[in-house]
Amino acid sequence: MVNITLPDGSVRQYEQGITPLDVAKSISEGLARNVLAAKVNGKVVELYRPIEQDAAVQLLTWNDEEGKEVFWHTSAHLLASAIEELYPGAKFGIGPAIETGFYYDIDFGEQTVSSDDFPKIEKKIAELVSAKIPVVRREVTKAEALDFFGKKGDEYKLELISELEDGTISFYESGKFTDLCRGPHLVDFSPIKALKIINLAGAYWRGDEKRKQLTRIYAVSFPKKKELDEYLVMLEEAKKRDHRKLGKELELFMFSEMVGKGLPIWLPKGTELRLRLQNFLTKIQKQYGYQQVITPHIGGKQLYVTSGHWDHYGADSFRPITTPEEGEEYLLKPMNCPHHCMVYKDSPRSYKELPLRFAEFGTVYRYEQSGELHGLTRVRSFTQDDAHIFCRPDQVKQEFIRVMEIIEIIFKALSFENFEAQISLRDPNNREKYVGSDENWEKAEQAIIEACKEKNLPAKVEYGEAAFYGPKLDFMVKDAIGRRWQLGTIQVDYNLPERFDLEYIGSDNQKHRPVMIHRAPFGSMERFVAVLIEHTGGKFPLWLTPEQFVILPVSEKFEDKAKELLNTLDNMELRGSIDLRSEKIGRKIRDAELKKTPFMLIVGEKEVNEGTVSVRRHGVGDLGSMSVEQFAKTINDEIKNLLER
RNA sequence: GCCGUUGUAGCUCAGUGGUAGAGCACUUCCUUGGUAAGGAAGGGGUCACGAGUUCAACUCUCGUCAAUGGCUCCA
Repeated sequence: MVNITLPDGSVRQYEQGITPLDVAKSISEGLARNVLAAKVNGKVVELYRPIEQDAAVQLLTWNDEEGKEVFWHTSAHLLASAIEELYPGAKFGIGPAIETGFYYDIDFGEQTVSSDDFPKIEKKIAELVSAKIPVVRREVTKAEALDFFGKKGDEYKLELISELEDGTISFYESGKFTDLCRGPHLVDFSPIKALKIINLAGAYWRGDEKRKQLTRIYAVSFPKKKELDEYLVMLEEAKKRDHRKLGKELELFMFSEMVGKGLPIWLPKGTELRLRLQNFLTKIQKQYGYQQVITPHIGGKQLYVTSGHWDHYGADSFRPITTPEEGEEYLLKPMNCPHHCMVYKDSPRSYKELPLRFAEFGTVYRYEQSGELHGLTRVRSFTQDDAHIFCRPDQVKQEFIRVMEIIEIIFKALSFENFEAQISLRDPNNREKYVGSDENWEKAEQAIIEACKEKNLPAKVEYGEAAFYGPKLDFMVKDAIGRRWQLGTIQVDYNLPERFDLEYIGSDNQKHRPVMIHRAPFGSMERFVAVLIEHTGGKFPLWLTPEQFVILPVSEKFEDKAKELLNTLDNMELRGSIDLRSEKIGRKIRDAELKKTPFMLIVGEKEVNEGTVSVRRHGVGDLGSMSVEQFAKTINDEIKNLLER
């Protein structure tokens, strides 16, 4: 008998050699139907792998990330099986699961594949699924493996096999298709009820542009048709929310070929919105003890040689700017931190002054590869809501907590209800590649972990993800349609204080090195606004939106009344405009709805007589008539609710 | 940067080897209308840019630029 410990801590006894599937059956029929794979003593395996010893077993379903991964990985094999039948001679690279779905890199040789072929492939896949083809694991020797793919002439698999140790190689067979694979997999293809090929793209073998380009087929699959449909609806919704499209429609920003690619231009409405965000953060930062500074957009090359950025990135940056007479060299500022180090160095610092917090909406310029540019999310000029905190090592935790509070306030004010953090720490096996003392790292890493605990922030720890100069904490938000974006960041830096020889006089009257913390709650104004556009679908929170209301006079007769009303609301610090076109009211309402203006104020005979306004809410409809004061209160209350919770 | 795709009016897009069209937007006029499109007339394009082929190029070919889907990169 073997003792199986389930995740809830309960222990069950089974015959030796029992399979996870039998365990699932013994628990409930429903579980047996839905279980995809099992985690036995921390290792994910197939449901048919016998359990020979006492073990901790977790049954994985679609609700587990690891269950999804197995599901998608098997789907990749399913896709490959279909491709092999339809395109004999196709050679296969790798086919992993990704965050949503999976892909397979395939060399089609002389054959070509286009999106027109998707239905054909999907049809073949459906046939394979209904045939309930089992996916069978077989362990093979290296010689066998090489022989098999040698005969098949698949040089990609041969290359992969040549890098594997003998004795660790396994094949998975599904019908006529055999693939080199570590697994694990579903028992057969039948749970894959819905599969959709999403797109085709070129991808270099092993990501190396010097090597052959394969055709990458991206696809997703689900256990239920309904889930696929929902996913496709989400993709449609994402398309509608695309910030590039909405940015144009709402006249927030633009690009000009003459100004240059990747150099966004903020239009008046976008600028208003951005300034409102900046003012909001500035106000909070003031409360949190930050001091604003302003530094130039260029900096002497030596500044960046000292900081180390020139060595690291200089070769792939915008070329230095030179002067005609003195032969000086300046760099377009790629980072604000060296400038802020100069601010720190401006006078001798005492431990009593620390922490010092210098904030700047600093515009930086980075040469991003042209193929990487994307809307506002990847640009060559962007403005960081940057600040650098200079503190003593023992203040790191407290400073992290304070920054986390700022980030929390901001996310809440913008209705990002779902956010989590990633803690990036050193690679424990590779400590020599980091700068700074072991002791300081240890302290800072602990400080970050404890800060997250104290703030009750769900955080995932990633080892080896830290920058060479210090550990960091990144914030991820989940937007309204479930996509994850990385936004704010807090990073410890042991490198720059060293390089710029920053110091303070401690209570012991000795010189000490301060710790520097970089932080940007928004990340960059460009990227943040892009995410905000996609999160809200262009329906910005009331406090932020460029236009809170539009006044719609029923006819020209009420123009004066409308102007008077605008003036009143203007004095109440509400913002909006009047639609003075000689259009019917229905038309004006339609246009205002399409522009996503939050409130429409209809002014006609009735309102003039009663001294009220008739209020209509975007996406909701007629709210009836009320006094101007009441309307102002409605707006202000809503703003207050969002900003002051 | 590399590979693929795309580039026609402010926007969304149709179209052809014989020098261009729709809807929306815009302008003017008519209409003064009560909760998602009132009517009429009009203006607007070197068909991304540059070469080549051709009697003739917006259309075919090549190059450049930009956008876009990926790959690589991201202080």
